[in-house]
Amino acid sequence: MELYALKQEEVEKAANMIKAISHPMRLAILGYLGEGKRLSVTEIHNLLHIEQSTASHHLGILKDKGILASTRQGKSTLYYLKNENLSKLVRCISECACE
Amino acid sequence: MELYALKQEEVEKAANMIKAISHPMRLAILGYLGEGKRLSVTEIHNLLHIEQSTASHHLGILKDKGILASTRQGKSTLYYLKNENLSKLVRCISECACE
DNA sequence: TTTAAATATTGATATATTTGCATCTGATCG
DNA sequence: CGATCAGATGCAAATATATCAATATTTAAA
Repeated sequence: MELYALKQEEVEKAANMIKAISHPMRLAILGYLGEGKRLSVTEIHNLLHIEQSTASHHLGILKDKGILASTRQGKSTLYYLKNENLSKLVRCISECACE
Repeated sequence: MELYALKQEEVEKAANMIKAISHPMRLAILGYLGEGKRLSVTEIHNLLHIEQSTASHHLGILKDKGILASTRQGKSTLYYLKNENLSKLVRCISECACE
């Protein structure tokens, strides 16, 4: 599919998705969620050394934009990649950025 | 390369690159620059119906973040994709976003 | 060298994003 | 039920981004 053939609406959806992941903290979150891993808000909050509310906020954005999904597990809410293609995308981005 | 192995600095660089392209206008610009195409500021400004200064601004961001390069051609400055990986990346994104 | 065209930059304003703190909600477990 | 734990939300301050209009800079051509 040629990108220039995308409709405006599709371009905006794509822009929204990558905007969602174009933040160091959120990209770092995705880095922890490869290969079917599932992490709670508290785990992210501890891993990244950020406030619980900040972690929740970023996870919420990622979920809202369709990047992550979540499920209840006991007292925790586990977040995970909604689409494993995203692993591919994140890998692709890191290769581009770090070559 | 596993993303979670990225250092903070690398995460930020990756985030900066995708932040640069995560804007509808800039994504649209990239849509016009596939396959070795080269366009001037004025052409972008006309294609997207935005102010010349706005076009220049967005092109500058894309260049600054390493997405585009530019070359002088007569009176014009032509912009083009710096790295063909980016075509791959953009394709990858549009696949993820539009499936 | 003067002029005009094409870009780039600056300044101002409007808008959006990020973050932490405090608080609220809701689910679980005793 | 009632206490507690995990997460979500509201708010406010700080920061960042986007946009246009005006101006400056650079290049090409006359």
